[in-house]
Amino acid sequence: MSTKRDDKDERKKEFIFAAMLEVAQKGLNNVTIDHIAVSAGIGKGTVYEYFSSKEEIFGAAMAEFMGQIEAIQARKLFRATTPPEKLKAILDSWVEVSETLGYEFMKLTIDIWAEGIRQGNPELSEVMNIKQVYYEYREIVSAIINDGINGGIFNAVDTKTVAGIFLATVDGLLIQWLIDRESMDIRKTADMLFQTVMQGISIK
Amino acid sequence: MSTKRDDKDERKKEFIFAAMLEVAQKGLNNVTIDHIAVSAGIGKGTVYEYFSSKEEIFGAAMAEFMGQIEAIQARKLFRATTPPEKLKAILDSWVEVSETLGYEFMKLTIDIWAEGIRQGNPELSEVMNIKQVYYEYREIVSAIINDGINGGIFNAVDTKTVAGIFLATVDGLLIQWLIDRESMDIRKTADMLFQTVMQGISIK
Amino acid sequence: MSTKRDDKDERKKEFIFAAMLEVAQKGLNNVTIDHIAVSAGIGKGTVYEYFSSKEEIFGAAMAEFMGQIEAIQARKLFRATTPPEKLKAILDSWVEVSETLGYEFMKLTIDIWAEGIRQGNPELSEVMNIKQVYYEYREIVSAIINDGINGGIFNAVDTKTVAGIFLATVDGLLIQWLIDRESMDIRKTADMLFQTVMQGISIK
Amino acid sequence: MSTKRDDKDERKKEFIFAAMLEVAQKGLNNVTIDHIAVSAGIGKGTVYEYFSSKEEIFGAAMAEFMGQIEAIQARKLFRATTPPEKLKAILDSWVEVSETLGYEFMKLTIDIWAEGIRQGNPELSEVMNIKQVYYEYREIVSAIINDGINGGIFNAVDTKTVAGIFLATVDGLLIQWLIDRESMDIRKTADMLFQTVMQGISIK
DNA sequence: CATGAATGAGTCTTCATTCAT
DNA sequence: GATGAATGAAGACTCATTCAT
Repeated sequence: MSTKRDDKDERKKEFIFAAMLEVAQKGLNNVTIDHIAVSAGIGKGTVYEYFSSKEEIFGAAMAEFMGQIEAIQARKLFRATTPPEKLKAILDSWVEVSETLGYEFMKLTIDIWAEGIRQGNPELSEVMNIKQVYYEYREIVSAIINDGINGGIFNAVDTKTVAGIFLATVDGLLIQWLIDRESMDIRKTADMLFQTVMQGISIK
Repeated sequence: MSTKRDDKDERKKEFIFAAMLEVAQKGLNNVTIDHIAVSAGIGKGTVYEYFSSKEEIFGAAMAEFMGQIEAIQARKLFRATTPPEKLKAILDSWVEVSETLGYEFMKLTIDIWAEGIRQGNPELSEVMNIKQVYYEYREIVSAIINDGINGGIFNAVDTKTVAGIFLATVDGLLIQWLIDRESMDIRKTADMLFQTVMQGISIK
Repeated sequence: MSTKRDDKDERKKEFIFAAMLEVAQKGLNNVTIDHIAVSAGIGKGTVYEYFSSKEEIFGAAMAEFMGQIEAIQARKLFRATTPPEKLKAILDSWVEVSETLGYEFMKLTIDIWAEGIRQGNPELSEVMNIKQVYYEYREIVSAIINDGINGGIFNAVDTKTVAGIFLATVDGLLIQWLIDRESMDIRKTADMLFQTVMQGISIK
Repeated sequence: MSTKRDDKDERKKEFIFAAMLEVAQKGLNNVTIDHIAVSAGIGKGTVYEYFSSKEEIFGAAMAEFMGQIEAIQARKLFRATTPPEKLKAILDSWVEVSETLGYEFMKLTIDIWAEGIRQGNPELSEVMNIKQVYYEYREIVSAIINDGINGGIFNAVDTKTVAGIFLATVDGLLIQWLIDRESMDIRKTADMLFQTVMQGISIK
């Protein structure tokens, strides 16, 4: 049985999806409340029943986007045990994220980067500090590489720097795909990237 | 002797620089013609003596930005002879671009990506097709790798894919730097990145 | 025993009180139906069970306010017998009104004046014609003064004009008090005002 | 010869007049920028060339209104020498203000009172603190009465209270006139008011 | 030529009113 | 009968663009 509370949450969720799609397609600054409302099938005024400002909508949309990504990644990482498997899992999780969420949604990434770099939006900075997110990613990857070194499978590289490189390649791949997805096979490229990095840091 | 034509060009150039800086700092959509005009030291109305629309201004600003990058890169690449040297030169050229143009200007990159991905702007698409730019880059790197394979220094890898990886690492590095330049040494990271990739594709 | 009808009237009354207070505090145009409903403890939609529009609410609130004032005045005037006593009673009744209803409620007066002057609101004009109210007040005071003249205690003044003056002093006192109640003792001022006016019109 | 500066000031002034009239007629809260712009014969956007917000417009309009009143009063008071003359001058100055500015403009007074009582508008509080204005008026009248007492023409009354009464009657008269100007002769009433007060406080 | 004053289309946001439950 | 979710008309404000000087 559905309660009113559930209904409201449901509608809010639907609206957030509409917002995500609109923002992904047109960019954070080219989207109007009106557009989103129409695409969500509700009246303009109704938007303000769920959110108190445009900024709040965007915050919610981005948080939802990040949340979905994290959920997919958590599933992937769960099964990985050895350091190489874990690194592969991180890489693959992004491939899966792209495939699961789809190209149209993934375009949101560019706005997330733009916000992270510009930081002009307090509302967004609040729900999601990109610097912090990147820092945490780097820590996780660093720890995995360190485990590999201690386990005698990776060379004694500078873990922080290598972690940075690893994550950079992931982002770089994403950009390439976003700009021109026809001209690349993301899965094949990711596999080769993994081999390359492994060869670069593994003990022969 | 300076002609009127020169004066006009000079003014236009100064305005484009002002536009570049404003856009880089605030983002394409948060910049007003008025702001740029003031910061360029001319009247708002005068802007329309040089450009016929806001879009055209941004097109010119981005073209100028890309042109500066190309100029720096051309100097670097000129001296490189062997395939590894050439790849290193491409990577280093980006480090030098970052250092030469500086953080504030480099933020323009995010808008270039956004435009490239969104392609909602016909005016910009006309002066600068990012897909095309990436395609050409990939061709150049592919050719270099191919030379390396033919010369017996690189393994017989899938050149297009490896070229994509190589360029992805460059972009990825740039993003990391743009998001949090304090927490990374771009030159050191680039060096290690190069070593890693080389180990991955070089014949032992 | 309370009937349904009584309950409804009760609710309506409570709502009107809430409306009075809200309007008095924030002003006619800065009050929302929602605010009043919340402060009255009922749902926004329920308001329209009792009133058909915002204007009607304000009409009812103002009528209620005027009614309360009249009730207080009627009690006062009831005991007065001689013309001077009657005039004093009118003056005192306003002091008592201020003290009984309190500052927060009395601020409604400014909106009543504003409406009376502007008369842009047909709904309000209908339930309460301020011109008419003032006209009647003037008639009453005129009659009292006339009685005094006929009784040989007041000079043969222009009764209508003096009545106007008398009422003007009452309003003026109220304004002073509304604007800056800390810097005046309304009772003391009223007493002195009465003496002054009496000296002005009484036969020595 | 008119300079640009003069032209701009001129236009601004004209706009302020239009704003004053609109506000006086419809009330502070029922006036839209659009209305004022149309009535001033300029475009909506142009308004923001002269003022940065609606509040600023109202602040300017009220300051202008108060300024005009002060100018008229200053002229009147200039010639008065004895205390009774001075009090008469103050009273007459208000009559002249009403006649000079006219009924339509004088309605602004009600909004000034409302603002003074509600004080919800920081922009307006800044340009004109009504409490302060009333305080100063009271000081001036007090001093005049005190002079009269010292000069042996007025009884030893409580000057502050009498000053309050005097000013209250002025305001009260204004309200009566604003609410129903047909039913009173403001000049005749003011004259009688003055006689009454004089009889009340003058030594026989 | 250069300018900035003028403009109105476009955007966010509020809120009285309606209506399905 | 009571409710609050939904709505769109209305209003403040921004800014690219035009144009008279």
